[in-house]
Amino acid sequence: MPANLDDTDHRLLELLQHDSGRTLAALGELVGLSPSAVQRRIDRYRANGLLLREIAVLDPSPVLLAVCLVTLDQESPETHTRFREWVLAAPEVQQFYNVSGEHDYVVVLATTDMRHHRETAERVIKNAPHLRRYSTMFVLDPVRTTLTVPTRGN
Amino acid sequence: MPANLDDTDHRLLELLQHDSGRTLAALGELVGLSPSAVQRRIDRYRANGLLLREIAVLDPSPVLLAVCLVTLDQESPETHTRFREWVLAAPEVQQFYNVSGEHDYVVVLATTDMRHHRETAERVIKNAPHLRRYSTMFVLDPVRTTLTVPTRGN
DNA sequence: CGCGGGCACACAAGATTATTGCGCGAAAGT
DNA sequence: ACTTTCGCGCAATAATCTTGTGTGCCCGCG
Repeated sequence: MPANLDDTDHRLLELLQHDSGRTLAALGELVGLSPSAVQRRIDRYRANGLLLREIAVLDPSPVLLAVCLVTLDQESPETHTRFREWVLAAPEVQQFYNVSGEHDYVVVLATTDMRHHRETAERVIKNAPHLRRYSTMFVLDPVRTTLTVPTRGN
Repeated sequence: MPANLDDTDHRLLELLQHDSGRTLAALGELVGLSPSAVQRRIDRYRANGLLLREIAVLDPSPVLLAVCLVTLDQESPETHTRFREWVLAAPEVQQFYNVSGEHDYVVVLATTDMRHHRETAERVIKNAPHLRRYSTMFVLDPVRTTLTVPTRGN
């Protein structure tokens, strides 16, 4: 997170994280800059690696999401590397976090139905190298699904 | 998920979920359509509720993500409604899922550092109505963070 | 079977937006 | 003080989006 973001930067990043489809002119109206100044700031966010990409968000409600808590059978860089490569090869892996605590990873699988989930969970997780155990929580309702992060720090 | 998506729709939605910054002409090149045909399809996805919005994705690595597993003290529509409203009021709540199994909710908090996390977790979760217990897993490495969903179903 | 309607397409024209260069002022550095 | 750097708005140009039109294809109906 670059240390030199001013208040306008924070507001722009907030707006962009919620809706990146606005025109530069509309954004400029909201933060008090001209369209070209807005664009230059956005270019800077991209150039310094802060803004990674823009994505279209589809309605998650027809999809079967499953949050899987995964524990590996041993702790070493090699086991983690192999496990990650295995899991990352699957496009159904929507999210994948290495976490602290009694589990090693949280994996969110996005599939079209229960049959697809079972096939996916077996291929991606159950058959993964170095798996010790895993548990699955099915998402009954995706109440909020965003990727927003705070930009204001110390 | 609309039942009448053809192969070109699936490919477009896949491309858009990964990168919504391409021009209509670039997308059309990739799927074999003119720019205006691409646009009409995208308009249809928006009109039928499949495409919700476009967002900018920031680099999550400077941020402290915490995956919280939450269990409520009783099971009723009222407790769930009150809990949800409480949690949804917090902008630090990046993701919020109602799940099956021994926990009721998975909540992903996005904060700038540990102090911010502690303050947030106390306000948003510990002080939430109807909380029975919760546990937290800190994200050591956000290996993959997307919101992509599959569009091909039965 | 032919016909009409609906649908999706490409193309083209016009509208809108993005991009870029320029001059200016403010802030920082010497 | 002067110089340099940086970010700005403005304006011109280029690129992209939007929309209307004509065409072809498909389907259902008489």
